[in-house]
Amino acid sequence: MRWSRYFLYTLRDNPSDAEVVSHQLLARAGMIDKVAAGIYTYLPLGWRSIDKLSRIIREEMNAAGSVEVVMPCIQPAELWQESGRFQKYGRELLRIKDRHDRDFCFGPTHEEVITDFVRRRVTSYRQLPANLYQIQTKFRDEIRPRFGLMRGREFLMKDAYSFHSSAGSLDEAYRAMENAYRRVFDRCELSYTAVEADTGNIGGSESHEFMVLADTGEDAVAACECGYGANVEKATAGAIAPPPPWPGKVPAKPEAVHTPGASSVPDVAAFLKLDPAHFIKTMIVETDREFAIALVRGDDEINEVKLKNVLDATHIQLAAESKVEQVTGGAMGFSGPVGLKGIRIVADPEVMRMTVAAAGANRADYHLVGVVPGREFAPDLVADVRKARAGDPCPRCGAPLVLKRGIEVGHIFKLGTKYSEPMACNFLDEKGETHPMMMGCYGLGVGRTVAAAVEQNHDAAGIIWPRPLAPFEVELIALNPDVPAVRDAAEKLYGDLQGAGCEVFYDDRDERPGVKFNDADLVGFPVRVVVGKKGVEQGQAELSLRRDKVKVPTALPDAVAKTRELLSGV
RNA sequence: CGGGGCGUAGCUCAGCCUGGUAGAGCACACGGUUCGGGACCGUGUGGUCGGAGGUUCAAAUCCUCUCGCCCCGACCA
Repeated sequence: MRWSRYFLYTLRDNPSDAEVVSHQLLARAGMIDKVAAGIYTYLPLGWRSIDKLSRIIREEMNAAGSVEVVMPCIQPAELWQESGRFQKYGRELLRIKDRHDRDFCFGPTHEEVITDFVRRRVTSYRQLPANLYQIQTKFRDEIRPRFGLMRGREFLMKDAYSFHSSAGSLDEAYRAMENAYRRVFDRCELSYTAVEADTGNIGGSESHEFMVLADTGEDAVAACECGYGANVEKATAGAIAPPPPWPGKVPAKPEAVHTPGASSVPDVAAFLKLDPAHFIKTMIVETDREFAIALVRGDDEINEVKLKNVLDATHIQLAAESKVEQVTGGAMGFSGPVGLKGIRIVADPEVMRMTVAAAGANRADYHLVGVVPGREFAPDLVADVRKARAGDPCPRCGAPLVLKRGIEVGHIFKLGTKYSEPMACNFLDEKGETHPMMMGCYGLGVGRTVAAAVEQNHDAAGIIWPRPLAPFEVELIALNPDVPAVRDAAEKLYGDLQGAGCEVFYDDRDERPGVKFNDADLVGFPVRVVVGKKGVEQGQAELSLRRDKVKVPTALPDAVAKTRELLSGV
């Protein structure tokens, strides 16, 4: 492709709204263009990267036994009402009315549509398993889209769904998908990790996320060298170190101590000359079904996702001040588990391991010292609801956990019968009995993966594409196209490289050398071939890798072979 | 939805506080000199200052409303 006939306009300045490097570089390299918040045009160069990734995904999905379909992006509301998600999904679901005032939505995901058509065609265990995928535009009306392709509202996703007559069959597909994802990300040359994950709104039993490690990642993962890895929303830990010894005598029964104005754990701890780990931190939450109390050790934080799950809630938030007073009878900031009635109490196991503790007294400016878990209060539920911290012992091997940031590029779920049951997606087994199908679903963010690749592969000058995702493989620069010898040599090389099967982008523009070099660095194709006046006089072109920029003078007749050699090495 | 900020030329921004003929750099067009790391000189094109209303002799500037965008928080396959 000749630059002069292509549609590529690079930007000298970063767009003012681009915060992260992948957004800045994709915009400056002329790959994407913002149309509205979280909505982008893929310009020709950007689409080539997307297309390359899509091909890799198709190859691996096909190889793993999935079959491609395309479902509509506009979906009738009835299907969503049937699964119960038309109400539950919230404002993230973009609702649309047609001219007849009928309800539709722009699909944020496709469980409903696929479950609907599978149930109308598959009725026997003999037809199972089935595994279908698509690469499709989704729309999620995010509260806050940001970071360019990393978190758009409209975005490209590969989503696959599998249907099974048994848990074993589902497990088999799940592993096959996991392996397919590993192959996709391996082929993209990304540094990633697969971690255990919460299932969120999609629901289901088992779930893994594929995280590309990057400082700008929006998710935190806890990882251990033994191979354990989990989203912090999900991460557990082995037993953590007990609090330091209780200073002084342990009271025989709890004493109410006046702690004026001190309500945060560190403040009260300092006031009472205790360690934060001696406290029971008490949070009152409001879910879609009840008020509840959550207890963690004073130096821990509540993990709201875990708490939401153990409370079997779909929505959770901290209770407002007035509600706290209503529920505990005391002031906000002085809540404690002792004496509370008519409300469920969830205690973290680490709380129950405390031999003695201090806690709020449910009375303004008072704390109870000498609270013994199990004696002064009995939790309705003991469950892990604490946030894992860096340095916590790994739940598998006990070594200290490390927290890293990651970009979620893939997420696979075992859905079980979450959708097949309400939507009556059933099959007959060999005995003629009816069962809902077991389902799995497997998402992979296409645009996000390209953005993640840029996050992981760039320098101050621009993108450094991994070859499999590079829009073109070779950038050929004619430095002085007005000099006949240079133009002729460059034209010949252009033809020869194309003839040799290289994807060449030929900068034939009438621009100064500096402009061409800087643009080449910015768009970041793996191999650069420069044809200039001095070189041509000596019968040479100059080859270099974008990655290390080491210049390799090469005789013109050898340039094609050398280019291919360099390409095979990246 | 809560808190903060920004909308002025295709892009990045100044001007606004303290009202008085709409600016710079880049980009673009033309001429000339340049040409292996974002050239220089000259000439030029380009803006209903996001929109509506108000105050005023006079509004990019002050006030009100509104739309859009960005950041932090809560939220999130």
